[in-house]
Formats: sequence, C-alpha cells, structure tokens
Amino acid sequence: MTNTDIDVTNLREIGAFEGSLAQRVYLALQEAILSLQFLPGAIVRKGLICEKLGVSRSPVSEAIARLSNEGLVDVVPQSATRVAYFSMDDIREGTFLREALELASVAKVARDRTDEQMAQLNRNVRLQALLVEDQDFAGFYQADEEFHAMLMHFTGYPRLKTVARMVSLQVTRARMLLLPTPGRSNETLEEHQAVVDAVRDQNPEAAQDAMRYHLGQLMPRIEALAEKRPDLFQSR
Amino acid sequence: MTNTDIDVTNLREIGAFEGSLAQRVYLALQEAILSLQFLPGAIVRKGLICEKLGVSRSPVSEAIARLSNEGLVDVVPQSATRVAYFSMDDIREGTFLREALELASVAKVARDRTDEQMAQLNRNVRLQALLVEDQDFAGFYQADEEFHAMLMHFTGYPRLKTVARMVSLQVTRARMLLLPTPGRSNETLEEHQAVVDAVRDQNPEAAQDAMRYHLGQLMPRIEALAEKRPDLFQSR
DNA sequence: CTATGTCAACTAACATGTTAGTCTACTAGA
DNA sequence: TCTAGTAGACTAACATGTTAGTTGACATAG
Repeated sequence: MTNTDIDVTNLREIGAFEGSLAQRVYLALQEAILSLQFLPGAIVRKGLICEKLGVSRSPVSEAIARLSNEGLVDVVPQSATRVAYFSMDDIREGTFLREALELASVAKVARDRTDEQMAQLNRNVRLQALLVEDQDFAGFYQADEEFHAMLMHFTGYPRLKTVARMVSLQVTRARMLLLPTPGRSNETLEEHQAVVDAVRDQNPEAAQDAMRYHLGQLMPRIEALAEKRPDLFQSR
Repeated sequence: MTNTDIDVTNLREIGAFEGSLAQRVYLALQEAILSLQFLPGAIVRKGLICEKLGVSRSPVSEAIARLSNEGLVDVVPQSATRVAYFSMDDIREGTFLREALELASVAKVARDRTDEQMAQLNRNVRLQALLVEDQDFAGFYQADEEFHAMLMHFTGYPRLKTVARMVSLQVTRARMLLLPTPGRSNETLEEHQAVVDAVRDQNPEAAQDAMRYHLGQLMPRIEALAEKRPDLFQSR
C-alpha cells in the first residue's frame, strides 16, 4: 500500500482542453492516469489539483466523480481517493466487452459498407504499412486507434466509439505498459489487412473471425505483464 | 416545444433509496424519467427538486450530471435542463449495443455454463410460464428482466449488467410505453425457452440465433409506437 | 514487545453564496 | 401589424464555507 501523493506537475494545464471547467479537469486527470503519470495507489488530493489547475473544488469533484464511475479511481467516502490499481478481472471484462462491440461493428460494416468507406479503410492500412516501414511506433499506435475508430464510425452509431472506449479504459491503460514491442507491428498490420479484406468481400463472418483473432492477441501479453509488474496490480 | 415543468410530486422520497444523497437523488430522478412520470420536454428545475427532496443543490447537480451523461436529460449551459425527448436514432443505437452484449453473453454462457446455472435458468422459465398462465403481466415483466440479468450474471463479469443497462436506457424507457401487449407474453416465453434449450445443449451459435431472434422482436414495435405518439419524439 | 483505545488531522460530502450566460417579454420603430 | 432591440428574471456553473466520517499515529496497558 503506497502512501505517495499524485505528482500534479504531470498535469497538463486546462487551457489545453475545451469544454466546461469540469470537463477539462476530467480530461486532464484521465490523461495523467491513462498515461501512468499518476501511478496506481497514489492518493488523489483535491486541494493539490485545485491549486495546480487554478480552479475551485466544484469542477474537480465532478471530474473525480466521473473517473470513479469509470473505475479509474477508488473513492473512499469521507476519507481519500486513490488511483485505481490494475485488476486482471477488470481487464478481462473490458476485453470481453470491447470484443463484443468490435465484432458487432465489423459485422455490420461488412454488410453495409460503401465504396467510399472501403477506400478510407484501404488508405488507413496503407498508411500503417508506411509507418511500420519507417519504424514510427507512435504513429503506428495512432493509426491503429484510428483504424478501430473508423470501423465504429462506419456503423453510423455515434455513441459506439464512446462506449467502447469507456468499457475498455483499463485495457487502454494496460496497453501503455507494453507499447514498445518491436516485431508486433508487422503482425498487427497483417491482422488489420485480414479484417479489411473480409470487409471488402462483404463477408461478416470472416470479418468477425479476423477481428476476433486480432483482438485475441492482446490478453496473453497483458497477462505476461502482470507477472512482471505485480506492484501495479491490486493486492487487496 | 413544451414549457411545462416536471411534476415533483411524482418523485419518490430519497428515504426509499440508499447510498449517498447524490446517488439517491439520481435514482429518484431516473425512476421518474424512465417511468414517464417526467415527460419528454419537461423542464427540470433544481430548485423544485431541492425543495421536494429536502437537500441542497450539490447532490442534485451531481445527479443531473449523471443523467445528462446517460442521455436522459439535455442540459443547456447557463439556461435550463429538460427531460430528453425520445430519439429513434438513440433507440436504434441502444438496441444495437444491447444486442452486441447479449449475444456475446449468451454465447459465453452456452460454452461455460454449470449444471447449477442451468437449473436456475430452468426455474426462471418455469416461473415465467406460471405468470403467463396467471396473466400477471407485471410479474412477467420482472421475470423477463431477471432472465436477461441472469444470463449476464452467469458470464462472471459484474459490470456487464450495468453497462448493458446504461446503453439501452432509452430502449427501456420506450418499452414502458408498450407494456400491455396481451398476446406477446406467450411468444416471449417461447423465445426465452429456445435460448435456454440452446444453452442446455451448449450450442453457442444456436443460442445466439435464438437471442437475436428474440431481441429482433422489439424494434418493429417501438417503430410503430413512434407513429402513434410523435409528441414524445424529438422534433429538433 | 504487542495489542488496544484515544485523539488529532485530514478528507469527501454537503450547504450556501456568487457569477455570468440565456431566454422571454415588453417596447419602440418601421 | 411585424420586426428588432433591450432589459429583467431565471438558470447552470462555479467558488467558498461547513460538517461529519475515516485514518493513522501515538500512548497506554497487558
């Protein structure tokens, strides 16, 4: 049980975000937690955050309430708030939920896709190929995210992306720990290509199979990670 | 555009709920909105709610923030908050998301079920049969809800039920409008039975097919409803 | 040395005061 | 009569003050 406070110097200023103050504080805190600049177990002190960001306790409270709802912080009433530890149970559940949404999406897109959408998918995958060639891992990560976001966007359901992001926040945070996996980009690219091929052929079952295989590559890596960094996982 | 205020006399006292004040206010408001005691378009006034429930504006604000996040109210900054109108787009999306989660759940349960879980499902379906026989529609509705909750519970993923509920809140509210459909209970029962049969046989594909068919019965009924009650649907 | 009880300090939750943006109704002008 | 401008009332958002519950350290007893 660490008693360390969060390091508020890692917080980006709220000027970097838009929306209400509460929304900005929320985004700033979420970014710090997901990027692991706030470590699991660290105590989240409203006072420090207010001071650093130059806002009162109201928007900070609202932001923390939302983070608590997402499971990124654990609030102990009348006592303290801590950055949530990783939990394999949460990550497994997030993976399951994410897969459910991704599979439904890709099947629908395979059925309903337009030629314009197909062109956009091809463009994205070709971009990925370039980035792999250039060894631009950060760029590839972003293109990867965009690939999945694009598929969800093509369903025509605007909240889908938000829900998918919300249910798999813990997974996203865990992914941050295993970013630099050199050989993986090539494989990922091939898996994406397989999905796109099935979507091109308007074959929902094949698209689901390809996506299921692709997503299935993640969990084993996270499980390996849990062995290496037990300090970040909950020991309740 | 209605200018009617909500009728706070329809709010249950917060003593009926548990948790923090904010949580109780949230539950009370959500109940009133989902049961259509607060009609779409009605203005949600913090002052009235504070007075009726005997709490200050803080917990009410937090509750409204959550409802806004769920899409049950529309907040206009610095101006007013209204009960959200029905939106066919939202309902269609909710149905899609719900189906994605239900299909993934029922497939997993069909694969992994224990005999004890099977017994519980059978018990629930037999209860449904009794309630249909007795023409107890309210009881049947509850058993129906429990049936779906049970399947999600059996996946072993605790947040699943919450997420499924959240994404389909609009659908739940719309269902309230078409509750008394006499002949429907029999059909519903048969569809549930088909799902249970496939789970018994540990046949994930058949279970998904049965569930897909079952869920597919809802949307056409809601669409018919939108024709009958255009006043409840958005006309932005 | 260990276990238990007490107390002080700190926190989240809640109440209340303040600010600024939005809507509406009234008025004045065409 | 209809449009445009304006002022006032009302609201959500934000700031700040207050309350009560939890934690953890320390002292005291076993």
